[in-house]
Amino acid sequence: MSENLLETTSPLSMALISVDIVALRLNSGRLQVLTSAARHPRAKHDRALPAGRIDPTLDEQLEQTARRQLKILTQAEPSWLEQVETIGNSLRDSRGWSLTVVYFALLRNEPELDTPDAQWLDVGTCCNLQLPDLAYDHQRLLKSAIERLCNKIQYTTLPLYLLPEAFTLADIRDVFQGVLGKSPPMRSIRNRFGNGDIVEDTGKKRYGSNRPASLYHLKKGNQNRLFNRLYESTQ
Amino acid sequence: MSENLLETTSPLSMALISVDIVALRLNSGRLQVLTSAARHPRAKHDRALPAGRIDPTLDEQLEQTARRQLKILTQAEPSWLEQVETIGNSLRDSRGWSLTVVYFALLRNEPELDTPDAQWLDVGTCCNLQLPDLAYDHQRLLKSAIERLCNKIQYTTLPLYLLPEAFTLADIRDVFQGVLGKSPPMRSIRNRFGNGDIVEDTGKKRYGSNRPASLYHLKKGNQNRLFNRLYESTQ
DNA sequence: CGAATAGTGTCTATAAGACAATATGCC
DNA sequence: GGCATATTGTCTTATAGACACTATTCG
Repeated sequence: MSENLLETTSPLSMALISVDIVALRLNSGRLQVLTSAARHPRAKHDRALPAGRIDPTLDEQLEQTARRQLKILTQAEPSWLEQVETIGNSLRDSRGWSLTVVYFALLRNEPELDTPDAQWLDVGTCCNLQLPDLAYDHQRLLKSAIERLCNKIQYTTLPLYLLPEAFTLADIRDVFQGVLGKSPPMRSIRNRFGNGDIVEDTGKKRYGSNRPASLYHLKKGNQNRLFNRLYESTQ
Repeated sequence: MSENLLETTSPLSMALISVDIVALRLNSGRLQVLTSAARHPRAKHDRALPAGRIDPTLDEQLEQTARRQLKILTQAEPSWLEQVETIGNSLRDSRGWSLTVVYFALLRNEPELDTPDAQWLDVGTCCNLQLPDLAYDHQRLLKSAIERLCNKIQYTTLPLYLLPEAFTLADIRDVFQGVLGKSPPMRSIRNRFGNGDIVEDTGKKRYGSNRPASLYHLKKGNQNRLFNRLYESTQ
């Protein structure tokens, strides 16, 4: 990439833009972030968040840029995608003013859909972050996306987007455990998720060396829902 | 401004960037948005949100761009400033891909600090939006910023940022009334705001034709605080 | 049967909401 | 005193949390 793009434009109007994605999944109870090889040869670390540029021939909306980048690393569709923040400053990139729109994605654990460049790295839990070294300022972006997840998981149905199609109510507890490092009591999880119109009993069971657990799936037409209390045992 | 900036750059890296600000205040119980004259001659409407471009000689951070734009219209410092979203697409601007970072500001009512270009327009309440016509897609941006306010007002200390230095607890109710069109009962407002470590009794009173009300101010070192329940009477 | 996990019953704690009762200024 | 609004008291409701108890499978 040319190192002097900025010189060719009015400094008041344009800047280098990239879209970075913090894609998280839960794998065997561990929260993980999707990374790709850092492309910049001078990067301090060799893994980075998936990132890319707007392609005006392909992208009509910013979100499409994010989805396209994600698709390079995994065929899986994100079960959740939202913007986190936009960071712009003159320090981030040596070429001058640059601007990064950060997206936050949740994926179900489907490793068979990943391309070879994809690597998932453990990030620890909210209580005990153990962030991998990432190129550029990506560790910081990762941190704020995880913070967003840790907040929203407590008053929305987001935990369900980290689970496979069919799941048990105890699986929801494990999402909390994996993300936050602690979980509300099963009683509270049942009260919140087990009733009402969020999930539906499939009638099937998951069998183990114990009493089998009912399998649920999201009710159709399910939207992300807000609850009006936080779990306090997880604060 | 040149109409063909984009032709001079790699289409993959750069886009037109602007920073738009939705600045809200409460004036005599009415929620109002700050507007300036729309600069583009072909704009359909003649008022627009305060907006501008990054100035690399003045702005190190994106937020500074927002603060600088705001200062053009009012000398008042925003009591609250946060990013709402970044909108990017190829349709918004006829010149091609453009990107807008939208900020959301709260100001105390201090009309004497405004410059002549500043005009505050009523926006109605959350229950009953009556948005003014604004140039470009600014009405849509206004709408999502107001939505953000309507949500956050219910579980944070944001209502306090729309009030003057000294205020009564009934003033907080009036903030809810002005923003949402309805308010939680005074009992609940007192429980939430009157106790604890959020506000402090100044010892002074506001006198009227009735029992005087205690005046409070924010406790020093006050941070925006989250509560762990929403008001339900305002849903 | 015992181990293990699923699921229920029930009591407590917290904060919102309803609403009555009281307080304190001005006229 | 009478009006108006501030402030307090108290009861109800909703949901989280603690924790004991019951249920159901496997081995």
